[in-house]
Amino acid sequence: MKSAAPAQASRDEAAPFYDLIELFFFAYRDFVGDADRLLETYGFGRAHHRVLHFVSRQPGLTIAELLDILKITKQSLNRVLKELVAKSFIEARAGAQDRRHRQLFTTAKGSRLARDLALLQTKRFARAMEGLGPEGRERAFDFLLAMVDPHERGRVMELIGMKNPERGA
Amino acid sequence: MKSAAPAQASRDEAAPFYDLIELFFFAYRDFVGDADRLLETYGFGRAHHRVLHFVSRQPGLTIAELLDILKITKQSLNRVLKELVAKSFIEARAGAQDRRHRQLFTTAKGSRLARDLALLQTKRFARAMEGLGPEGRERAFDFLLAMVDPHERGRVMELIGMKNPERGA
DNA sequence: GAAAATATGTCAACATTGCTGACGTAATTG
DNA sequence: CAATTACGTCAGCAATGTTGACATATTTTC
Repeated sequence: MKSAAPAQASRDEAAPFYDLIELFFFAYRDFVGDADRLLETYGFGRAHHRVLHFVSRQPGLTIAELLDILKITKQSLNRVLKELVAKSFIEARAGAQDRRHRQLFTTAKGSRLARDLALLQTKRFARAMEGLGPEGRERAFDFLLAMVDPHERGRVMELIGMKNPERGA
Repeated sequence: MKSAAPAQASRDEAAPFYDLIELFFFAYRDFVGDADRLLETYGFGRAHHRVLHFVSRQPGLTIAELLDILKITKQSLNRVLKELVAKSFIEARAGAQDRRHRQLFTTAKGSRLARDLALLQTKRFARAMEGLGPEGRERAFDFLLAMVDPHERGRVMELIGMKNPERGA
């Protein structure tokens, strides 16, 4: 009676994917754990990592753009950004065109740490790929992208450099 | 001069997998975001979710076992567990054999919420699978498992019910 | 050029969820 | 009965998120 569908009502009665849910949880925990351990030696946390990462990936980023990526408040960002600047991992300069903007750049020290962190996490991906055959990387890419909110995918694709932001073209 | 390896030294000079690193970050954020919104309506956070989830999955779990899964301190656990019990989402009974143990069970209300949360997250997986072909689920499983620390995989496999804990066999 | 809007910084207070350390109590074990 | 085990609890601290209010510099607009 409930519904006309005998097999499964769009997934309301079907069994949850407990395995994937739990695997995603453990996989992500181990993934960030790699970075956590290195960050600790600098007195930094995950929040610092995220800021350092995106600044290193997009030198010249402004505060507003960074806030938009991280989706936190300026107060939260400022707390960690201040430390990163104080410890000379990041530099802020007045915007080239609009001097109200602050453009963020990693210093040599900051670039090094950002790269080391990325390489740590890359190592985990690389080890995972070894057990997954030659197409593992593409499949991981496709799976992860498919897990992102559909209306966020465009922005994410731009971020990771897979899409031209339609500038001059 | 740097090293003898011209192609790439085990991945020390190779380009980091920035795309996967960032995709994993955004995918996981959206994944937990689904649950966050529902939890908020109950005044619960992610910590409550994890406790409710594992108790619902393994009724009769003891405090020590739960601590071992979550890898947090008993004080952290107790804080959220106390609320879940107070609000009647979880029940704690003295252990059957050893009365020092507390065995945890979800109430009807707790089971319902746990299932709703799992279904929300399952929906995201299911939508992702639609774009990935028939083998998407297995590939996602394999990828996620491969991302887990190798020495943790056995435990995780048991948790998700893919491995007999070698009891009577 | 004065006024309004924009980009950012900062202060204060609070919530969630980790942590450590110390101590208490009930139940079991030796 | 003493020691161990399993758990609960109190107190305090840290990281990182939040709101709200207000200051300052710069650019835009009328």
